[in-house]
Amino acid sequence: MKVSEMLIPTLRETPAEAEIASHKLLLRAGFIRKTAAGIYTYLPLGMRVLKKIMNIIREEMDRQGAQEMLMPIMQPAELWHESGRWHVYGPELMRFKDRHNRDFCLGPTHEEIITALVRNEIKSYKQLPQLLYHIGNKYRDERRPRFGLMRGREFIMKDLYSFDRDEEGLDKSYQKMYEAYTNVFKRCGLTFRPVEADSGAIGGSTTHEFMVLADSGEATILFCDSCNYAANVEKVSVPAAGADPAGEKLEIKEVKTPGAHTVEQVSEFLGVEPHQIIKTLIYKTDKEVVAALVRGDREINEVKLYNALDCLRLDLADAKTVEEVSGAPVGFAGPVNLKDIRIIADPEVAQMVNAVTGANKADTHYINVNPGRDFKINIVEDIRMVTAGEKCPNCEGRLKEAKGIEVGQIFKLGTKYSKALKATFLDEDGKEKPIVMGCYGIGVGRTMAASVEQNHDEDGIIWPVSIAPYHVIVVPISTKDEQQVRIAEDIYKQLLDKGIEAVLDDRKERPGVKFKDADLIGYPVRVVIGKNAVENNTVEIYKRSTKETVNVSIEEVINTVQQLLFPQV
RNA sequence: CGGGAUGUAGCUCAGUUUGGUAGAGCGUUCGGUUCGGGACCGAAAGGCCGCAGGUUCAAAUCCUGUCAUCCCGACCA
Repeated sequence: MKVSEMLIPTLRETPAEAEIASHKLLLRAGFIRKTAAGIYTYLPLGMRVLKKIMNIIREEMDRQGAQEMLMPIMQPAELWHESGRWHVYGPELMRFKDRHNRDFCLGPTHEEIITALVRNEIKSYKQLPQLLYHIGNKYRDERRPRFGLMRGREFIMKDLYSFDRDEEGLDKSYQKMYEAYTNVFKRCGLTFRPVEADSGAIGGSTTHEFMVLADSGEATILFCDSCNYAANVEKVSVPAAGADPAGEKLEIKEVKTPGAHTVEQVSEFLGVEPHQIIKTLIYKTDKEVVAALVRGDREINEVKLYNALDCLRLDLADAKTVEEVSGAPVGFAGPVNLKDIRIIADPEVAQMVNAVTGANKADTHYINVNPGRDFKINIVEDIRMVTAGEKCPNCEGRLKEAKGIEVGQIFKLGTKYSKALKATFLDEDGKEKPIVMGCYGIGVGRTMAASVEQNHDEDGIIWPVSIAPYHVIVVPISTKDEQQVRIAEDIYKQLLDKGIEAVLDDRKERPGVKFKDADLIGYPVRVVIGKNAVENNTVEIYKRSTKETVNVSIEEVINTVQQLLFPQV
């Protein structure tokens, strides 16, 4: 297509709203425009990239025997009541009513829809297994949409659901998807890493997240420097080190600590190390108020805490609640003589000797506190955040930290939804059983943004060939020079004939403008036709990723471009 | 949802402290000169100063409310 006839509204300056590279560049290069917070319109170039990513996904899903379908965005509340998630999901679920006052939601995911479908259509083990997917818009009323395409309220997602007779079948489906995902992200030219993850509110057991490594990523992953262990920090669990050989348990004593309510202040005031302090955090769940204890030098891992408490909601308690249960201002709560709430402690805390804790009294702490003797722990469970530098749970290596963008996640769901929605089948033995399910998502728009995060420089985007909106831009230097124009058009047509996706920059702009735009948009290859083409039969071929230029004769252009784009051919 | 900030031309921003009726650069249109890395000269179009109230002879500017957007945190298949 001719650039003069295309809608590619590039911007010289970065819109003030954008913060990270992908957001800035996708806006500047004319791929997306914001419609509302967290809601974007994909312009023609953006749509082309999306289609490329979606087609790669389709090919890899289909290769594993999956079948594409299309499910509704608008979903009736009754299905969500059946699964129980109408209440569980909370305000993130976009809800609305139709004219008859019936409740609906905009689907954030499609377990309910597909499980309801499958329960009606699949009756026998003979119809299993099935891999069904679709690509469509999803809605989540994020508290805080941000970073452009990274965290939107409306986003495009591929979600696939597997249906098997048993766990063994599920393992196979899961393995297929693991492979498919690896292929998808490889083909998209991304540097990524599958990591173990927490299964979160969706339920289920085994799960991996596919993380694109990028500093702007919102997720923190820990990986081992000597084995292949890698996991989301939320999931990482290392055994508590052995107890200090610390000796005798001393007598508990109350000390004044005026104004010291953070671990740092207390440790400074009393001259003790943070790891000798027990940090007491009061949490509120939908059922109860609990005290969570971790060592003073550790942070709480709320995902672990949430899982350990078996609740639907978990929030740090407000100051009022803290004062009610502890009888002291925030900062002086401690497990000793705490009002009758449950106490959950990290294993590290359980083995502490002569620790320091809040005394549930303003400006007061206890020293020489010993768990078991001075207070009772109801639950001992790993609830702390593991940090870089700690020992790998699988080997003797050390953990390192990296930031990642979660572009895909695969789950073994088991029978949670099939039981809730009564999706059963008759097995060979004549018994009715719930279908064993898995679900597998890829954020399509997020994959596009992640690619830009990983592939850009100060001049703009550097698309991998596989997902570039076009392969080549042909640029005649002077649109007044008829010979240049003729040569450019000729090369452009030849490229199209070879199946190479080319555009012709026929705009009456100065060369600098065209070059800047081409770099910004990120065409992998640029062919420049200038005086040399007319006088010496030579054109210039520029590779965006390396900024290298080669001069070749007009006859060699097509071949050279093909080699640059598809080196294996 | 807590904390912070910002809404003035298509984009980036000045003007708000000290009220006096709207500005710059870029972009757009027209004419001309240019033409290998975001040219230059000249002319022009384009704004209910987020919205609604209030104070005032007079409000982009002061006050109140409201909406939107962004950042940090919390949260998040």
